[in-house]
Amino acid sequence: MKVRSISTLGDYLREQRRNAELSLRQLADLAGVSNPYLSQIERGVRKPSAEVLQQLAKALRVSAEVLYVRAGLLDPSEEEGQEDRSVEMAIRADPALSVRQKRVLLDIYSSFRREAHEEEISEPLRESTTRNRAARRARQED
Amino acid sequence: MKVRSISTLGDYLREQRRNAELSLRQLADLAGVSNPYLSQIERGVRKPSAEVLQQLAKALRVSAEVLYVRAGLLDPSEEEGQEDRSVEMAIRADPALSVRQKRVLLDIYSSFRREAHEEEISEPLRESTTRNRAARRARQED
DNA sequence: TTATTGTGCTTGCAAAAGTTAGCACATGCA
DNA sequence: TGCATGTGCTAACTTTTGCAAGCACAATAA
Repeated sequence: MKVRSISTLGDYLREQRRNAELSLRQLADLAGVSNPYLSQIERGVRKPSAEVLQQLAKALRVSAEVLYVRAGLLDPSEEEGQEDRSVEMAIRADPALSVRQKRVLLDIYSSFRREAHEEEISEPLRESTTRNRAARRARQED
Repeated sequence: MKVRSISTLGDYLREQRRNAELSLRQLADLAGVSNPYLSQIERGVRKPSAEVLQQLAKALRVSAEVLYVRAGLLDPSEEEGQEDRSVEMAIRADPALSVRQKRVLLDIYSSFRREAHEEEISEPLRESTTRNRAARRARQED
């Protein structure tokens, strides 16, 4: 199987395992694979099957897709972009929404994104203004 | 590897191959796998790796995800449901949105979905009421 | 009729995935 | 200090995937 980079999948798995504060043996047991095999995977010596990736994902409580992408089994454009632009893209792609509804939702979403960014800079006044503007626009769509 | 049903993936592959009017040898050559192995896969004797599935998907000009689902490597709800619930899920997953913002967006989205559904039944009066309610709620979040 | 080509499949084998037994080292406790 | 336990890894082995060689049968042409 094609691994994106020898170090990508294995490093990610090791990182997630450490984040979860699990030893190699503990994760292997949870995932139902042998601990030497998990060690080999983490070090890039072996390329695990998708089923093993599923088991590891479940044990680490991450999405299997994340591991598939890192293992080269799914295209990143189908997975990575989801987090950045997934709300925008999802709204645009939703067949149940009219063009108008999409525009309203996208505007509100954009305001919220801007607002969340400005909350980091701590400007509560701007926040209130932005939200009023978004709500007014929603009403004007009637 | 876990195959959803012995007959599901293999039957699907054989069906797609016949739709494409390819012999077993032709598809195997296109996909870059041996023809006996393809025969075994179609009959459910062997369970192919995800990489082989990628190759077959490309040769058959279908999405690899479709084959992954049939092979039990992806959940159908994550692939088929994507279109239905992707806006909801995307909003929930977006780290840039606060809990409150998420709730607002989800409420508006739900209203729009209901509204679009009711547009199909042709009730313009209900449409206007629903939109006003959604906008009012957006304001109340200040 | 025979010879050729096409089709799907069988069987033995090679390569890769995955496991078992055990090693070297670290840590904790009496 | 010695012993027990935990940790990650090595190497031999087992199982599974995928291939190569070839078989049986069907279709076609001379």
